[in-house]
Amino acid sequence: MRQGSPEPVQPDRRATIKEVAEAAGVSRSTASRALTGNGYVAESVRLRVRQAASDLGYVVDAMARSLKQQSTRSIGVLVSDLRNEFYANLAAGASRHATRLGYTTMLVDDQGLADDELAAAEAFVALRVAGVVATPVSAEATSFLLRQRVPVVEVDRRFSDGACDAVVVDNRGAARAGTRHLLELGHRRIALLIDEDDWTTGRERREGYADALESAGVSHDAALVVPTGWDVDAARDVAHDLLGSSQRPTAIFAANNLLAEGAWRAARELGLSIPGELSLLAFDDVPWMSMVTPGVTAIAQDAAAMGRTAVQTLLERIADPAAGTRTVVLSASLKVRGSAAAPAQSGIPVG
Amino acid sequence: MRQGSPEPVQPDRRATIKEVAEAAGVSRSTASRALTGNGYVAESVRLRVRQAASDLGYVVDAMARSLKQQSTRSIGVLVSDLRNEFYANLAAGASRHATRLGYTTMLVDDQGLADDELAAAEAFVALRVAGVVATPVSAEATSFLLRQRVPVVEVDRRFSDGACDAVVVDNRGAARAGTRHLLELGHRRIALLIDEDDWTTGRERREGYADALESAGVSHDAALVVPTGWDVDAARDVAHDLLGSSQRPTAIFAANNLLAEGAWRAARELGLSIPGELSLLAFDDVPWMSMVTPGVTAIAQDAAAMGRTAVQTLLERIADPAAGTRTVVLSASLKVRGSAAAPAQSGIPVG
DNA sequence: ATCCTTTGTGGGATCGATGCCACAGGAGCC
DNA sequence: GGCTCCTGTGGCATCGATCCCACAAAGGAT
Repeated sequence: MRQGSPEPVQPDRRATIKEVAEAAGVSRSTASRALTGNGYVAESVRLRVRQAASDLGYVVDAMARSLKQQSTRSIGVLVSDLRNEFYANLAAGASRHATRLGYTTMLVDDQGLADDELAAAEAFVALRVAGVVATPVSAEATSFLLRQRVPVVEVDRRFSDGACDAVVVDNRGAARAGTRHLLELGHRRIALLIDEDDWTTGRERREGYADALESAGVSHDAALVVPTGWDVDAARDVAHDLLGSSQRPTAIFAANNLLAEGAWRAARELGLSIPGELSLLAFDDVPWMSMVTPGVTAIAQDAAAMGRTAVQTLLERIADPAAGTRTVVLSASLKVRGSAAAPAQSGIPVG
Repeated sequence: MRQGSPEPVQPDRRATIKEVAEAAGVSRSTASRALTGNGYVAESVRLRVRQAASDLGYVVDAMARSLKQQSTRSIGVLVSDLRNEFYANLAAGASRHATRLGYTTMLVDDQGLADDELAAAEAFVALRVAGVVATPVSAEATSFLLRQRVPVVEVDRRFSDGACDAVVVDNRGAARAGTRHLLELGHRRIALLIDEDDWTTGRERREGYADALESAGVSHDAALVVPTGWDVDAARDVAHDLLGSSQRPTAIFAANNLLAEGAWRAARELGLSIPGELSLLAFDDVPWMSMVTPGVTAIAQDAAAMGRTAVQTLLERIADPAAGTRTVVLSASLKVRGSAAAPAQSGIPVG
């Protein structure tokens, strides 16, 4: 048998504070005070307890602590699709900020499904999270959480206007500015590819588009507001039809990065040159847009900042549950690249 | 005053099982059995308890349950950078699979920092997660978790060979196949851009590259194995220098998607045509590679499948802690696009 | 009639950490 | 000496859910 090995045999069970207290020759109360720093402990005792904890590999049981304290240091983050870079960046921003502030993140990807979202909300309540940041897909999860007295910050879009805090971008203003950019280049037939307008994001982007057309005195052709499905392939199919039609638009404004990808692929398949035969503008800037030639002119939102801000707002709300709800509106900026240019002269129908 | 409103006033505190039991006129034990389904309960009583729980908006306290049962239904997932699509997809695959199997995911983005990684591991232990899936950045976190008797699955790369389960791709074989592809096209001066070779990923990819050169009887020029930094800009700078040199390679093999992006940007800045003047091969396939023209020939790994497999492996390990550790090796496939072609005749130095 | 099994219910200990409270000793002050 | 104040420590109840165990009633077998 080896002698004098300083490596202690790993016990089956994890050490508890009771064992730490015994090893240090003090009571559980004193051990707790020594480790948490709450209350009086003599310096020598504090060191002895810390040493004992370290020797035993003691790690506090957050379950027991939370149960006693009736609060946790963790928040829930709920996004629609981690594979989409927008949500991934948002989640990264939220998670990093939460970590920095001493909170643990429970992350759920609800795949855009209301059922999964509600199930996640229930799991968050069961885990007694201090609050939730969500990109909601329905009003149900938020209202359930609020009924359960769990603070919620809706981010990117709103479903529970006024009932909780929110962090969004100025969708309407940004869409207006983007559309105006296309109008100023000379476009008159501008199609809007949009996945939905039940959510505030879609609705406000459509409104911004309409605002700009109206300000410019361009008549609003309902056929140019084209509903797409939810993914790249659906958008590509729709764009394919649109661009193959006789009254083809001279520009497409895609309401998010997936729709822009679909439009881009459709244009390439049809052999349409960008920006020669078609201008393209995207809402939401993702890396491929600066890799392709020409680059895609895009409205950039800082998703990581949205995540950070949402967490910040959530923690302020937790600190002051009674304060009035607020909506933080971040700005988005137009990144002009090469995909939007003046339309070919011959192609402009007289509006 | 409104009468007959069925909406109960929301209490300040959340309902406990004791209150549910009182409302249903049974004991706590019976209420617990009725809600969890463990043990005998008369059908009528079960319904009454369920109804009472629903009326009170009761949601079980996972903290209290876990404390009593000494186990949780949550796992920790630790990745290096959620903003990188590879990790985001991996996390999405892991998280979705965990959710489907009834587990909650605690996700931490450690920013590739060993300190953050260790802090996350401690948080996981405090929260008593059932196990951890990690893309490790050092051996410390894993060994800490294993000392604490927390099952770990290392994914993408290995630091604790044999000490825990792992899910990786066949880096060496895939890199060999990719390099062979370039050799078969006629390239002899093939540069390898690589961020590190302390990790198994980098080391194995370099070995695969060397294997292929050796098999083809091509001498191994150490100057062609080029260390880069960790991000796109660092890789771009390095590629810039490399491509501006007199003995410029005819092909670049970038060991991951960030390095490929750097190489691509550098080539464009220098006005080098791909594949005319430079062939490019990437390890790891991300969306922009199929958007640009020509598309980037890439070795595709299914990151979501890696995440799923890691979670699956973890849960099997939890079910059978005594079983021998295993390493699951997934295959990667070469996606041939247009960025790799035969080198210009004039440019081939005689090997 | 007695015993066993099955179904059903409640009492109470338990998980681990915290924090209130009581208490003890010493310092400082009148 | 008696008083307060400060420092330091331990006992014990507590958080909410679970589950072992005791017990009871009903039905069936012998």
